Amino acid sequence: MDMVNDSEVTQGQQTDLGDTGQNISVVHVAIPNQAVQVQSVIQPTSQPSVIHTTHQGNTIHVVTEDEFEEAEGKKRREILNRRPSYRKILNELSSDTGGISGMTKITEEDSNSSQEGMEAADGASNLIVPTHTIQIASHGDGIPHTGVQTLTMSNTGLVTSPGGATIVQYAQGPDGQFFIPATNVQAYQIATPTSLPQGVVMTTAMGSPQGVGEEASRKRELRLLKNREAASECRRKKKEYIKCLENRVAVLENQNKTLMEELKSLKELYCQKDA
DNA sequence: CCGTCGTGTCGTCATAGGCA
DNA sequence: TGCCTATGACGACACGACGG
Repeated sequence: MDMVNDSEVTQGQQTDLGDTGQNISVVHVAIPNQAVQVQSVIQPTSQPSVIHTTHQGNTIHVVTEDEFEEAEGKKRREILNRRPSYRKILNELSSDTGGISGMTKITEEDSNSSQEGMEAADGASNLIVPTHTIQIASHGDGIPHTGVQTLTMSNTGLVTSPGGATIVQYAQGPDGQFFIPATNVQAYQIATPTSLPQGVVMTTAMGSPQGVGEEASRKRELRLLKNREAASECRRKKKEYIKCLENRVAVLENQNKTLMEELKSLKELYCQKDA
């Protein structure tokens, strides 16, 4: 295992350099709030097209694919036991990557309101209705992030109000990549309904066996409803997280490209000087 | 046209983890 | 400690692509 010293690095970068078309490998280093620097590097070998790096303190560990897989297998099993929430991961990501332009921190309100924010940012059909569940009905293409979208809402008890929290907004570029602009974030806040959704009636029909049965059934219905919505929200956050990662990949690839070019020109300069 | 396959979405269950 | 929430896992279903 090679050791590469550096100042600050982001968490466990995985860098696929297989398609660089060049015979060297570069470690990605994203330094929060600073220009990106690559201090290290350069493996003049044709072999490991995939290099994985992790870091401990101020040290980056560069491992081969095999080493990585071995370690990752153990880690994955641990992860399967319990992963941190996507909100946590996103927040860690965004705090890690202050250097990456446009990464916006997600707050509790943010994750609740992203759909509305995206909707508002689209500038199309802002249909905000007091609501409980939120669905994005995409028009035509089935992709909820493009085209005109309508917020279809049902039930009662939810308050939407402009102003307040910032939300993470993704814009899909023409090349299919997603970006999170730091500016141009819309703000809507959704309060979790404190009242029961329509159709769920609070009863206290205790006392008779039938009443107990009804109560249990009602509780189950309520639990299922809440869980249904929680699952939906969770999936939305998961997608958000994935898009965030995709965005991160795009940024890092861009940085990598720039650094490669810089390295190339510096090499040329050095060779000229030497000659 | 029909069967198959891959993919996406949704509802539900189980459970870890947070909180009062 | 019990309740609640978030999320992984799983099955069911829908839908489009593709080949025969």
